[in-house]
Amino acid sequence: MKCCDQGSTENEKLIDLASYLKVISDTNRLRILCLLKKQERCVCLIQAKLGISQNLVSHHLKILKDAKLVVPRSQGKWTHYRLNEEKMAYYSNLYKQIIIGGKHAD
Amino acid sequence: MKCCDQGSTENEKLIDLASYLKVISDTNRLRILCLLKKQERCVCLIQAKLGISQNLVSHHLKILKDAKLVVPRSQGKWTHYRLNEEKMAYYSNLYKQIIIGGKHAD
DNA sequence: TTGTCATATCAATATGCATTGATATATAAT
DNA sequence: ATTATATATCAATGCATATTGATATGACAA
Repeated sequence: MKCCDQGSTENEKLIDLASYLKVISDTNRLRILCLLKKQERCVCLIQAKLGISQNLVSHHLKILKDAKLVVPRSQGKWTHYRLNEEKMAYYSNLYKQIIIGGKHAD
Repeated sequence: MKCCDQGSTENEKLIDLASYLKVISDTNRLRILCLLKKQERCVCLIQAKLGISQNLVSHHLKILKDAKLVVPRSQGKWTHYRLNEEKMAYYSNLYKQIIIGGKHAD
């Protein structure tokens, strides 16, 4: 059961990791995650910090939300986003497992 | 100097991290890195393990090589690739810095 | 030197995705 | 009710890139 064997559990982990990495491999999305590290933020704050258009912020937030890396909270007109710290921790562990640790023969 | 500020050193790190993540966010390339973790491998072994076409392996190896994540060594007809462990460690640290640690205000 | 094997490169295609502009929805304020 | 504000969605565009097929290069073998 190695990550390079198709169909194995390890392989599913690798596919899972790859899609996570694809989600966070965009500078705008990395900046958003960075902004949310300390605390929940409303969309308008994120937009102001990133200096990009409103719909583009919305687009990237949707991708992060669909990947369950961030969680929205509606409050009146505003929507606040926070990190899903558990998911982030899960993927960071997966990264460690597959990229760093667990050297195996093939 | 925060990673979300354009033009800062932190921002350059973030851009650097994003391009690394883009390189490794492909399942074939992740499998290659996984295969090279334990030891140097020749292209034909990688091709056999991944079960994809020869030119496609070559394509992905070129991307990994251009990103300096792997290093080729020619030996007669064969080319062996090994991990560039220093680069990998550098990027894993960058990942840790930006994704996990260093919570800041904005 | 002719052929075979390992690897790289080139051209073409097709799909994905970031970005933009326009519009919709929903809430709050007047 | 009307207007303004915050956010989301939709359609279009253009660019990046994974994949495939064909060809080139370069080393070894016969």
